[in-house]
Amino acid sequence: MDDKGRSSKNNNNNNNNNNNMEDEMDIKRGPWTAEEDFKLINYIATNGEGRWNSLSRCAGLQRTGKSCRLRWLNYLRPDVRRGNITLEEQLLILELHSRWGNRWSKIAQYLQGRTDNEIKNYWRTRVQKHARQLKCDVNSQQFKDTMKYLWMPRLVERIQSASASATATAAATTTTTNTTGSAGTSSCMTTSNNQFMNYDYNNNNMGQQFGVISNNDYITPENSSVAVSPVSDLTEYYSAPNPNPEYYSGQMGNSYYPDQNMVGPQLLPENYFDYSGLLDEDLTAMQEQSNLNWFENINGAASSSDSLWNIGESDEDFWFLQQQQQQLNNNGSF
DNA sequence: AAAGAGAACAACCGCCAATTT
DNA sequence: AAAATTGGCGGTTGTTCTCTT
Repeated sequence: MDDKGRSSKNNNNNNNNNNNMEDEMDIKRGPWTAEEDFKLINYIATNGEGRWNSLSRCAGLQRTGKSCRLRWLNYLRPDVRRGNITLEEQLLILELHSRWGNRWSKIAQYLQGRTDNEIKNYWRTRVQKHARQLKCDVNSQQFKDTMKYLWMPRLVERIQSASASATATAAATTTTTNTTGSAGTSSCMTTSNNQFMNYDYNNNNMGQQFGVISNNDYITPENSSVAVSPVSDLTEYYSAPNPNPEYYSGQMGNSYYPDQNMVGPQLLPENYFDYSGLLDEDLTAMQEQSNLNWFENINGAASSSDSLWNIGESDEDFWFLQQQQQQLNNNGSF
């Protein structure tokens, strides 16, 4: 399923130049235009995806098959979700990366709606930035320890406090509408055997912990504080192609991509944080190997959309991390 | 207000394995 | 069985956006 094209040595089969199509006609590169997007969307809507080279030709696109595939998977696909990476997602990315390294597509499998490209970009821009600030190599043990023992627990703290304040707010505002679609239960991290760790914060106990997944156990816009942007205009196009020509300016930028946080119509809220696809072997190994104790300290989860990568974002946090890291260096442990 | 620097992110590239012809 | 094509991956680049001075 995964792992394609990456594993070892092999194979003299160096059949380069994937697309002789490229040699034949002038292939267009660079940013996609609105017209191209619609050609692609409409073609896939009626004919499905796959066989990208011929798809490109049949759809009347002067693009490589690869380019079409990438555009579809990373951008046009209706269930793609972009922007506002939540604290839980950040935590999960850190955890999975610590386990698998730069296996972006594998990591992306566990973040509903996220693409490997986005996670990779996130890692490079946010995480590597902090490695630079801490003056250490991202691959160094030092940095790994910093992540494991400082950043991730700190993230957990933030998730907890976000959850606590969300709960407090909810309790204080005693609205007339009953929003107990989630019954006050939130879920965060998987632990083992495809089970979620749940915390019933209304009853203040762990009664439901390790409960079997049900739809109500997912983080949804209703039960978390995560901000879910309205369905983008682009996705509306997809379901009902009736392009407004003024929508696109034909260039990158806000006019072209008006909503960086779009959620496509087929991404049902209940599918957020769907870890049900985690393989048992993965989960078991994660639990055994990767010091997941801190996961179990999470009492609940409320997504925070107010900042991306809050850890070390403020001067205060950065100071904290530096101090802690220094301590780590001195003592060798906590 | 303008310029420069850095961040963010879409898109491309080369490589490789799997599949099809 | 061999060659060609396709699909998928991680790494990298180039453009645009945003923040700072």
